[in-house]
Amino acid sequence: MSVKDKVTSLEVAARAGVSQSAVSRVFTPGASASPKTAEKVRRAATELGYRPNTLARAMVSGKSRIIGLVVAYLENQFYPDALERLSKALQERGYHVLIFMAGNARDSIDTVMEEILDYQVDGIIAASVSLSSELLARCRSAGVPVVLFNRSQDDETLSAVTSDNVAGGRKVAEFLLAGGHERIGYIAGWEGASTQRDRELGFTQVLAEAGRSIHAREVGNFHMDSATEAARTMFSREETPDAVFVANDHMAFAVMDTLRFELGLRVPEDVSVVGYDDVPTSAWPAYNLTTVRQPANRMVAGTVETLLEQIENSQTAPCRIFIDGDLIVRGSARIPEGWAL
Amino acid sequence: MSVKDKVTSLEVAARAGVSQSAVSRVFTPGASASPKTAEKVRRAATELGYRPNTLARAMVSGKSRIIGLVVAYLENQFYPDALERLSKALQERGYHVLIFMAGNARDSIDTVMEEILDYQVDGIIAASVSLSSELLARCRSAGVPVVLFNRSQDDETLSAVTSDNVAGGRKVAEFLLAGGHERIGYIAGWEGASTQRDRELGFTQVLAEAGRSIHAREVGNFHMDSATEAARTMFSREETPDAVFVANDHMAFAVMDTLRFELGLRVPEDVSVVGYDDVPTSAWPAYNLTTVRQPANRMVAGTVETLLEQIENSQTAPCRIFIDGDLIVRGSARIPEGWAL
DNA sequence: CTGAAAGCGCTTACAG
DNA sequence: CTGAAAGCGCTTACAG
Repeated sequence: MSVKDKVTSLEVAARAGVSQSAVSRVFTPGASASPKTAEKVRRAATELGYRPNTLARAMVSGKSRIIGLVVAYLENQFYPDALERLSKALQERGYHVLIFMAGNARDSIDTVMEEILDYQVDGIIAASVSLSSELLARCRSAGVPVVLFNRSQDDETLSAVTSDNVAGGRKVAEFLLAGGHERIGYIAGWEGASTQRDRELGFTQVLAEAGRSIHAREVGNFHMDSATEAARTMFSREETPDAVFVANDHMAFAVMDTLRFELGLRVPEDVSVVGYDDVPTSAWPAYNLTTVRQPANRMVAGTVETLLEQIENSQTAPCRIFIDGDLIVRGSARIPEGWAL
Repeated sequence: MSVKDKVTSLEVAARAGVSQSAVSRVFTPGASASPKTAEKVRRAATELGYRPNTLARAMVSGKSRIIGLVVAYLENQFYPDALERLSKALQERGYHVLIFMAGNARDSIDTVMEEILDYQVDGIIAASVSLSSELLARCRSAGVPVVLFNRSQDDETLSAVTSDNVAGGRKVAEFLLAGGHERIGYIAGWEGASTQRDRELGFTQVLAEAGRSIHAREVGNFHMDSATEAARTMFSREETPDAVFVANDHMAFAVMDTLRFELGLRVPEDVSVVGYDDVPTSAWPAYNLTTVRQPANRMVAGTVETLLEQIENSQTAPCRIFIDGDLIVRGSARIPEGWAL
C-alpha cells in the first residue's frame, strides 16, 4: 500500500544502468542523449512510475513554471472567462496558474504580492488591480515580470493589455448620437480604474465634438448594488435620460433590471442602455445588451505572449497592448437607421 | 537595479551573527528561538528584504502548501463563486490554489492530474469532474488526499462534499405538486454526474409517491445550448408541460429565455420553472428563479476542513459531507397557497 | 536555545 | 554522448 513512495531520478538511473545526469537529460527537452540511453531510461521510468519533481527542478533551474494571477473578484463574468482562457493558454505552454484573491482591504494586495513572490513565480498577471510602485520595485528586483490585464498604469517597467477603451467609449457615443438621443446619461465604474477613465474620456470627447455633454452622471463602482442605486438616483429626477451608457456589462444588467422591474421603464423604448465588455450574459435574450466587445481571446493571447516573452528572454522590454473592440449592436438600445444589427 | 538578487537565509544568518538554523527557526512557527535571537534575525531579514523561499522549504519539508484544483469550466457561475471562496479560505490557512482546467477531451483529465502530482501538491480538490480509479490509485500512492466538490463517486478512499441532492429534488417535486401542476417536465443535466442522478431520483420519488410521474423528459447536459434545444423539443409537442424542473440554474436561464422570447410563453403564468444551485443570477429580477440553494459557503468550508484535516493528519479517514439546501421560492413558478415567498 | 552537518530531488557546468 | 561532483535554499535530526 504505502504512503509516499516517490520514485527519484537516482532510482531510475540505477534501474536503467545509467547516471542520474542521463536520466535528467532524457527528461529535459533539447538535451543530448543517445536514442539507446533515452530508450532505457524511459522504460525504467515507466516501470517505476517515475515523473520528475517539478519543485526540485524549479529550485535548481530557477524556473518554477508557475504564473501568479492576482484577481480581485470573480463576480463579473468577464474575469472567470478570462481566467479560464488564461489558464488553458498557459497550460498549453507548460505553465500553471497559482491564484491569489486580493480582497478589498488596503494592505491585502501587498500581502498577497509578497506571498506570490515567495512561491518563486516566473511571472505575474494582475487582473483589475493596481500595484503600488514599491510593489513593482520588489518584483523588478526579484526579476519577475508583471503584466496588467484589463488595466493600465503609468509605469514603464510593466506591460499592460487592455482593449482600446477610449476608442470604445467613442463608439458608444457615436452610436447613441446617431440614434437621436437627447439626454444621455453615464454610469461610471470605480474612478480609480483606467478602464473607467478611458471609457468616459472617449465617450465625452465625441459628445463634446458634437456640442453635447453628459446629461446626468452617477458612479456605480463596477458593483451591481451601487449601479442599482445609481440608476434609481439618475431616474428619480426630472428630465430623465433617454439613453444611458453603463461603464461595464455587469453593472448594465443591474441597471436594466432596475429600469424595467422597479421603475417600470421599457428598454429600449423609453431608455436605451449600452454596456461594455460583451460578457456571455449580454447575448442572453433577457438582456440582449448592446455593448463594446472586449475580445477576451485576443486579450489573453496578448497577455500570455508578452509575459512568456519577458520570462524567456529577460532582455525584452515591457509593452502596452491595445486591442480594438467592436461595438456589438443588440436590442437594448434604439438602433439608428443604417446601422446593421 | 539588478535582476535576481535573491537574499538567502545564509546571508541573513551572517548579518545577524547567528547560524542558518537559527534563521530557519525564527521563520518556522513553533520552533524554538530565544527572543534575543529572533530579534536579531528579524532585523537582519527586514534590512536585507529576506523572505523564505517557499519552494526550497517545500522540497525539504515535503509540504508544498499548494492545493491543486481541477475544474472543467467556469461558465456556470456556481464554479467561479466556489473558486473564489475556496481560494480565500485556503489563503487564510496558508495554502494556495494551483489551477488546472480539465478540457472535455477523454484523456485530458488524466494528463492534467499527472501534472498536478508533479507539482507535489499537498491535496487535490476536484470540482465537477470524475476521476478514474487508476488516477485515484496514483494519488493514494503519492499520499495526496483528494476531495470531490459538488460530485460524489463510489470510492471509499476519497472524500466528497455535495448538497443533499436527493432531498433537494424531493423539495422541488413537493413544491410543484403543491402548486397544482398537472404536467411536470424535467430537463436533465449530464447523465454521468451524480448531482444529476440524485436530483432526478429525489424528484421522481416524490412524484411516484403521489402516484404521478414525469410528463416529459429531455437532456440538457448542463449546457445552455443543449438546454435550449431540450426546451424547444419539450414544448413543441402536444400537451406541453405546465411546469419544468431544470437540473441546474445555468440551464434554467436558457430554458426561461427560450420559453419567453422564442416560444412566447409566460413564466410563471403558462409555465413554472424551477432550477437548482441558487447562483447569484437567479436572484436578478429578470429571472427571479425559484431554486434549491446549494450553500456555497458551507460546501466550501466543509471541503477545506476535510482536506486540511487529511493533509495535516494522515490517519484521518475520508468522509462524505452532505449539506442541506433550502428551496428558495421566487417568482418563476406559481406559488402554492401557504408557501411563504 | 543553538550550530554543524546532512540531505530534499533535481540540473548543470566540467571533464572525458 | 556520458558521468562525477557541486549546488539550488532550505529544514531537521543530532549533539552540545
